[in-house]
Amino acid sequence: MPELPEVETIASGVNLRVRGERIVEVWFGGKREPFKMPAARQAKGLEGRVILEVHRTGKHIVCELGTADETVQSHPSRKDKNAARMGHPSDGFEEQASETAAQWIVHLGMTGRLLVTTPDAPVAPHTHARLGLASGRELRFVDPRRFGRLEFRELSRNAGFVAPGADPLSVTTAEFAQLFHGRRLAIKAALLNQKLLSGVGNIYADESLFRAGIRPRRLAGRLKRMELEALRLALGEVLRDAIRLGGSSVSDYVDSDGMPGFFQLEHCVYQRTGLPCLRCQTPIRRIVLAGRGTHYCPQCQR
DNA sequence: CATTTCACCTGGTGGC
DNA sequence: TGCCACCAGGTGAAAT
Repeated sequence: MPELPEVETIASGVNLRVRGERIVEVWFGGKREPFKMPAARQAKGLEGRVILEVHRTGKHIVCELGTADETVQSHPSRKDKNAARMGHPSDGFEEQASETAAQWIVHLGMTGRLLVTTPDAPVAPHTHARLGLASGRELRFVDPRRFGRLEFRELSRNAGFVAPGADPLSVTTAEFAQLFHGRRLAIKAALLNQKLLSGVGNIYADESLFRAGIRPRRLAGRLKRMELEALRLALGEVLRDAIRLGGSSVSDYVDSDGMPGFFQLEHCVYQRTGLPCLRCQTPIRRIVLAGRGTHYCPQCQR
């Protein structure tokens, strides 16, 4: 389901709804442990903590958690040596983040959802985690295919979560070119590599290559400077447009409030196989590249 | 080392 | 209706 725009929409929605809330009850379900860490250990760590802030890094949702016994407006008495860290968006939250004692990191995989619900809302099939909040509402993690990952980090023992790749919304021209320099793989495959850029997935790789007029099979290291810059700008544009429209709801994506996004209406190539190109009427072509369905216009993309 | 393929899961869709 | 093949927003281990 989720690439950068969808994860951004969910994270900001969850942040608006649960920021400042205390976790009073934790429930994990399912027979197996589909996560990065035993459910019991996560539950123990989460219980009683205040959610200070929820934000996105790459495709990960990071919930910044206070210490279990602190109040929402606690003063910085229990300073944590490792707590001053990178990876925080500069939104003026540093003062409070420096006392953050833990993180809950959510990766949605293909079909994961993070929902804020009322306590009486019916529990959807494949609900794997429910965090009961002081207000009575619940934060629920639902994931049919179970490709998603949940991880709890004690910040006194670990560094804060940092995305492995560059941020596609703020990467500079020079950094962007450097990422692909000398690489002998298809540009589409390179865009999907999270160690290079964090947050680009199948939809936005195809859509940005269309906007930049570049064929997905072109080798990353052979792109000209002009083409790389066109791609960087196209990628930024398409991601920002998609965030503005709440992401793409292709089959069942919904935000933290259960609402769909609308960027699927703006797709030029993704899942438009055989349909006429919106610019030149040539039928859109589908190939498999890096194991993923890949869509492009053979006329507009060279 | 860099690059490619495939397994991990469940569910929806379309052909026969 | 049923059965089956194929497809799906991602990722990392294994193979090449």
